Amino acid sequence: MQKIIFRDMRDLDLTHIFECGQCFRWVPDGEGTYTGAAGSFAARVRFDGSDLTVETTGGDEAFWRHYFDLDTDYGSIKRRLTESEPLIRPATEYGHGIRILNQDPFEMIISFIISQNNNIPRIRKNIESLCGKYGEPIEGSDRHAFPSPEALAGADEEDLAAMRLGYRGPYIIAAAQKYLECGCPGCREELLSYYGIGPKVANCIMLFGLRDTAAFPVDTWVKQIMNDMYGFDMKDAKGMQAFAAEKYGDLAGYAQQYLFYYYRDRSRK
DNA sequence: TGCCAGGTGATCG
DNA sequence: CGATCACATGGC
Repeated sequence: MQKIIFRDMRDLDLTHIFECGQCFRWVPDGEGTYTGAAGSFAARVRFDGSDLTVETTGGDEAFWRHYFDLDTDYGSIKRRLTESEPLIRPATEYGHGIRILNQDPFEMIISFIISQNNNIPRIRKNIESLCGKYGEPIEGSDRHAFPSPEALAGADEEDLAAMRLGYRGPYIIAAAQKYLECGCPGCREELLSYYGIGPKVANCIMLFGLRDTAAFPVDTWVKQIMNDMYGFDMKDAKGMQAFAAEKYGDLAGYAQQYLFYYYRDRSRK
């Protein structure tokens, strides 16, 4: 395990980052410490309010800097958001340490296919089962990497059913096969052509896997939020999308994460 | 027991 | 088009 330290970090809080719904494989390990995996590496990370320490089985400084998005100025993002929309301030203050991770696109495709009509604790379990069965063991750790497209493209439908993936099993296999055949998708239309990916999941993949920060996923929580904040009809997802594009522009994805974390985190306490 | 969870595909008017 | 329904599973 090598140790990488990023000093004097601002606008960073591991709980906010790992509990805001963008990732599913990091677990709290005691006093603010999290263990998880990214790419083919496992890691334990901690933050003391100033220094971010990453103890990892691999990956260089540049890899982790990019993964945690440490070159983006979140102070500026929060400022611009609250200037254009004062109503969002409680959310940016509550989740002030959120950063949008740069995660692997294939992992995002499969993870958010699993997320549909599902709850977050069960999404985590489903993903860990998948990693345990189809992902490569990570040397020097008890964890497994996220499965490769090859591994999932060759998965057996009955095995996935036995892992309690429900009706999403066929979606997973089809998505892995398409990814293998066509390569990494580059745009929203391409994602929408996947069997099992609709507007919401496509937006999550654009935002978390392809870093399209204008993407604004509208799920059941965001519908409730948009209803509360602006009086939108709960069924008017399209109107919400258009409104977010107009109101938040290229920062819509960040806005969505601050709002999602603010509403969901308080409602479960 | 029925409803809900980071929805989508198929079908019908 | 837009509305409606089925789809696996588990928690409450």
